[in-house]
Amino acid sequence: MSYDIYYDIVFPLYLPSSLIYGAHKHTNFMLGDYVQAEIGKKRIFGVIWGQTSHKRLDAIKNIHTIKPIICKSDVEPMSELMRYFVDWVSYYTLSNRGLVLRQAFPNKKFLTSSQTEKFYYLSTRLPTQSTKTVARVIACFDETDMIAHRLLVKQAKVNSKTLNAMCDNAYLIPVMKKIVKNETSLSKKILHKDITLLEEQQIAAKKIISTLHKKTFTCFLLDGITGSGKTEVYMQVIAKLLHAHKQVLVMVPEILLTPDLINRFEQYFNIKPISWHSSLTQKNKTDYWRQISTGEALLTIGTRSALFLPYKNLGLIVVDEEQDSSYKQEEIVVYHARDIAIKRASLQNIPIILASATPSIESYNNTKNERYTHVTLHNRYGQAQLPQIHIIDMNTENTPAGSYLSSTLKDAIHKQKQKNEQTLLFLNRRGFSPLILCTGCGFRFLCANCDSSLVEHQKKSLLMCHYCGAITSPPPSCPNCGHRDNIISCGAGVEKIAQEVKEFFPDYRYVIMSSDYNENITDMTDTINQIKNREIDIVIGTQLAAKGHNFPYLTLIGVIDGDMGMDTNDPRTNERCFQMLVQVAGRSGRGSSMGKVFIQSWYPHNPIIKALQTHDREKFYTQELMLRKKAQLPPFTRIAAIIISSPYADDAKQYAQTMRHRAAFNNDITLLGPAQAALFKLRKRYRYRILLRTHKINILQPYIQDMLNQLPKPASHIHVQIDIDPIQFL
DNA sequence: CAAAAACATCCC
DNA sequence: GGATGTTTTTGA
Repeated sequence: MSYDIYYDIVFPLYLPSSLIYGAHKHTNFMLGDYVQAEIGKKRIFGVIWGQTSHKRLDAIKNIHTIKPIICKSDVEPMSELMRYFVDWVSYYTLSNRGLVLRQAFPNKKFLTSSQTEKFYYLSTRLPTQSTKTVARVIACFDETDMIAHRLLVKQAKVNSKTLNAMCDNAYLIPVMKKIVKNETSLSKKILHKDITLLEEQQIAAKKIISTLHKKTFTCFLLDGITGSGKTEVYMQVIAKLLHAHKQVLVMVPEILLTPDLINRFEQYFNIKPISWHSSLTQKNKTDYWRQISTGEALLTIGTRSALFLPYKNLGLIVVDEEQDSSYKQEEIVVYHARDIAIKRASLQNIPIILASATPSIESYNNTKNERYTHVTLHNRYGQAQLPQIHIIDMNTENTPAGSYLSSTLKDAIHKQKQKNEQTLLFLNRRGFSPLILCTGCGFRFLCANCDSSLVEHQKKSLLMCHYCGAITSPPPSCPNCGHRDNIISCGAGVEKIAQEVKEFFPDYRYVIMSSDYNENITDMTDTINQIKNREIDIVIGTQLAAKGHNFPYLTLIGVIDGDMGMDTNDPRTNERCFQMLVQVAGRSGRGSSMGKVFIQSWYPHNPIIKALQTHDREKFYTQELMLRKKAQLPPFTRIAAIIISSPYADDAKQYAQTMRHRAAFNNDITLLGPAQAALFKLRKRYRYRILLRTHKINILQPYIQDMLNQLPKPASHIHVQIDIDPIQFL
């Protein structure tokens, strides 16, 4: 078969390149069209990326093997901007373009479902008397003469039954129409309530709003201490955009943290934002995708996957808690959502706001070198004051062996209860205990797939690996020596703390806040409400409890292990530890009474702990930046990690060494390694890491690409993964 | 020794 | 991603 025209089609699959398909003259396919074509024996949707070049066509050995494009979906084609964005992400992260496209691909139902929708006109024949419901429907036609079914249901708060009945009575006239773009009737409803802002908040909001008319890319770092009302500031900015019918994307690190935020938006703007995350049902995804691509949905709150949605009319991106490491995607396409969001904003020529109480060192530095506009808030909102921070020196405390609550902390908890106020005990470790061993023979319970010890979980009564998720039931006796009575648990997780709380404060009401106890949004909302309604005295929580919540009666924080994570020599852990502690401390004293934070530490003179105590954030950042500069680490250099993994340690090592030896010499790039990765064995694979470091901004990707092209293809059990700007340096 | 499972390869 | 061909494992 021969064709008039040939197209390169990219499929949302791991394929080495685009594939060529043919079409005839009269079929007018366009670039960006979602088309179906046969690949092997399956029909799959892909995107027309471009016309096939003559050069590429000539190189095809047997042109007769080229198959036709079967059909195209009648949805709006993928925009040039989105295609460029996919290309760029693929270039930047050095990952397969098909896999990147998959992140930005709608589901099949969306592509095949009819793109028409039911609309209603208001008839001239109206009921003489109408019920309240019917009156609400009629009122919706005051300013427009045609309304979409879904919109009318929402706007008049009626169900389909009522509308059907009104059609039967000929009060409404239904028509099927192609879905309209640029839906404007919804935006009429947007109101924003007046909230009183501090002068400093007003100034901050004005500073950002004043740049909006320029319609250019600007990156703001909205940097305000915990409780200073950053959310209110960016809500002011969002209000401006919504009134202009522009779409806004608010990115959050984890969807479990959003119920509160969604409520606030709902109350403030009177519209329900779309909450986008990867565990939505297919139906929701289809619906939301359409609303976002038509511009009907104005406000989206979402996790990193929301970055790849086809907003019709995007006007602003907000990245809340920009320092949060959940923004880093470590699988398939390795990327940092904050950085990709900045690129998207710059492509769309719109502003982006990074918000944080504890900015990442990178972002902070970018305000110093004036790449970002720094917008700061120094005061806490309302009567709230910064909490007092007490360091509990565990060396001098008389805490019984096997106990994790010092008597100072226990006293404080007791006083809280007397005042009828709440306590948060923070320990960033899930489960009961992180290490189980047999004192008889010294055997440690390790994960079969990873170099990690199994964590005991009481709730599900099993042992779990926190790296690969493998679970086993706790054996009744030691698998090594067979003795039953020598198995002990070492160290504490939140469940262990709960046990201690039960023992010392038997009549206190407590709740555990961790991903094992709050598996979905409903659970999480329940927990949050229980705390807000003061049905709880003590919250025992992991980082899930440390982020973003606003509990006015929670005035005491006990940090169980203030030294956690500080003993490694990766320079990034300093930053993360500091940020985590500031975040936790910020939970306290958000109401009218003064908050207190107790940090249990074995190293009370550690500079991080000191900086925290004196609320001296600048000092911490200045020190960190100096250290980074000295060690030639980001943000003063750029690094990339290449991870070579295989089920056979020797093969991985050998290939990594070959890679290192064959790497071209480049004056501007320093290569380090290969060395064993921090977790050498992960998911049954042994991993080696090569680090690349440079002072130049744009040379890493082409260098690595070139290096990979030069190398012989590895045996297929050897995987090579690239991590640009890795979170872990060493 | 054959069936089952794991692995590898290709797709235009 | 999945269909198909190829190699390895497994168990009577």
